[in-house]
Amino acid sequence: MPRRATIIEVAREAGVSKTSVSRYFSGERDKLSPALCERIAAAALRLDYRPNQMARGLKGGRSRLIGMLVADIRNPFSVAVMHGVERACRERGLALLVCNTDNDPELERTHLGLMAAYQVEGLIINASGSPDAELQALTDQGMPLVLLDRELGTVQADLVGLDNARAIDLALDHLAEQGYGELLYLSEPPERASPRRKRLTRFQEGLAARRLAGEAYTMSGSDEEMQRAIEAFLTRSAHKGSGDVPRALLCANGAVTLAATRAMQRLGARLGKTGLMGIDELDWCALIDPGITTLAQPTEAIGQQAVASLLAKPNSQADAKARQHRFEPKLIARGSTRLTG
Amino acid sequence: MPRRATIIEVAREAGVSKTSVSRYFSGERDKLSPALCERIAAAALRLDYRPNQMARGLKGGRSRLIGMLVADIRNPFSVAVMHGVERACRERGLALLVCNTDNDPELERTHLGLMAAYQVEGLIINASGSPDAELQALTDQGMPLVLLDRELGTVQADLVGLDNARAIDLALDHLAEQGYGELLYLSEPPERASPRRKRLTRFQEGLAARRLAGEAYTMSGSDEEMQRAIEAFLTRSAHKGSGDVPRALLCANGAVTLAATRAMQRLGARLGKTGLMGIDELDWCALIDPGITTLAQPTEAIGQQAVASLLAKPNSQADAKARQHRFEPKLIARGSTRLTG
DNA sequence: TCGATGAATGGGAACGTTCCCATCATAGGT
DNA sequence: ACCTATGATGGGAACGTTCCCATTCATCGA
Repeated sequence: MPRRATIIEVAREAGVSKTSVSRYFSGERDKLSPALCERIAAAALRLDYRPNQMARGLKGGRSRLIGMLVADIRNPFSVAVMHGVERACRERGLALLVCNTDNDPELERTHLGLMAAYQVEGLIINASGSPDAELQALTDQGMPLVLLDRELGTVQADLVGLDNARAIDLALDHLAEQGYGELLYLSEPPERASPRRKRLTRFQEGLAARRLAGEAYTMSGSDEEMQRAIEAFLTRSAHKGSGDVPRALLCANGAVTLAATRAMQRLGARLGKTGLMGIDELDWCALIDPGITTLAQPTEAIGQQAVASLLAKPNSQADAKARQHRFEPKLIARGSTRLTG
Repeated sequence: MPRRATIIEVAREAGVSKTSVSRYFSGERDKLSPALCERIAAAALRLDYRPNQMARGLKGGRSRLIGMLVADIRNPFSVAVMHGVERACRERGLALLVCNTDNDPELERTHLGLMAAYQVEGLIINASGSPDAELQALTDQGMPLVLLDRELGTVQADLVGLDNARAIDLALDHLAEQGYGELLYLSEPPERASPRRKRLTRFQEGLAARRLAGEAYTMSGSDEEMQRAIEAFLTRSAHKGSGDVPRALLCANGAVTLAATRAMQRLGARLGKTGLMGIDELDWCALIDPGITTLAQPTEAIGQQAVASLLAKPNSQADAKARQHRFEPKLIARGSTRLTG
């Protein structure tokens, strides 16, 4: 079983020093004479040589590895962003080490340690818990950090994600415009994840200005529970003073949209007559009968920006302030928010 | 900015040799006296020491890294399997390096080289092209290899995936049982991916025994093209000798199911009256009106088995024959294959 | 009592790179 | 012609770990 060739063997084969070979493969070819380059290239090809990244990482700390911590890898949004991250890494010659925490803070801590052990050059984090201490320790050691989607209490790091306020505003405007007057906002428990909090409060703040009535429901438990909440919202008598105003559901993310759609079907509610709208565009939103209106996140752009932010070293210390990159959602209007009345 | 502590510093802090510290962290604690263990543990804790995986990987080749090459990371099936792989790795203290090839054979070759450069200890491959030569080179160097879902011409390696024959048989039985007599099999181009070929031929072989009429359509181009094919299938006159037999569509995988569902909606065909069934269970299959019947793959199990196979060293040379682990799909019957007529 | 056995520990070389520094031409300014 | 800058090249130490071997010391059978 042939072992992989080393830099020394290439050097011998080419009749040059290992330093020159190292230079050749570290992108310093311009420092070498064309003749040397050619001989090295030939020798490397003959021996099928590839630099050993482990050894590289050991010496200069240049592991060329980026770590990405994903809270839930089965969430299509996360995967879409990951696709962008992966692409951006590839363009820069970086490899991506992905860890999934399954929303388990304990696992998150473990994986954070793991990535550090692999000397990743940067970390993109879609947090599940609040590993503030661990992250602070890492940044203190000079590890570049970017937060994805979710902010984290005390950690001073760039953040890339959706412009949540804008998203809620767009949603409220659209729903109001379409004639819905009473809204039910559906969300997963907001305590942990900052975007959920942000969206929820913006929802509540945004009602008055648009003369909308609304309330929020946090789905803590089962689908059935949420179904009951929706039923209560839909069947109870109208708010005082208003006639029977059309009602609509606003879903905080893709998972909620899925659950809400399921509930609506079980209740036999007609989409459109009862409005339904969600943040996150999914494969099937166009397929459910009149189509479900969504706010699509520019996932690819978010992923690319995450890597860009990671690699943009702040040039001055004063410049090291945490930046935020907020992306605009795109409204995809469909039948679920059309009162065909 | 404090640098990460090294093994030498821990050794000094604990007043022992670096060898002992190394032993402590390499799971050879039983070779050390309890007193030593205790001192090392304390020192490591004080300095917040973590072994540097790069250095580890360099010395003994023990990178503790598993590489996974995914043809299309946005395919929910791939992600679900990846979830299983990731979990299995975690349980064994392995980290996972994931690369997405976006179905680009060129990129696949690049990434294969990348993973080799990181000294991964094993490779799980969901191939997009046919990197036979590269893979053969790797196996020759003793790299454990497992093929996921897709076979690869000449490469001698274990394979983990669905029992495709069984899946098609189940589908045909179900459709026949439900009263459908003429079938249209929809698939993406089969030349590249072995499961597509296998499913297609099994479909064709299986028709006669069940007295079914059937044909296959390969969607090479646009959605519209496929829509026309479906329309032609649904509207043309019945086969000679038979009356007007109920017709059904069978989709080779999740992506096809999505496209077919879209087409059916555009054609205004009622699901159930026209049968629809697909391989791969997806979030939304229960949501489309009468529900779409699917064959669910045990993705988690497949992922776990992939890692298990990878790590199971063949004990004898004769034992090194390529093994196949074929998993049973599970039928999830819904309205789309119910003739409510 | 003595060498053999074995367990606990430590010293040092290797792993494959990068990078600092030294060397050696060659050219340019005086 | 000499001294210095400049550019190409090579030698060797480091990076943090593992692993082979050596050492020490106690135990044990004869």
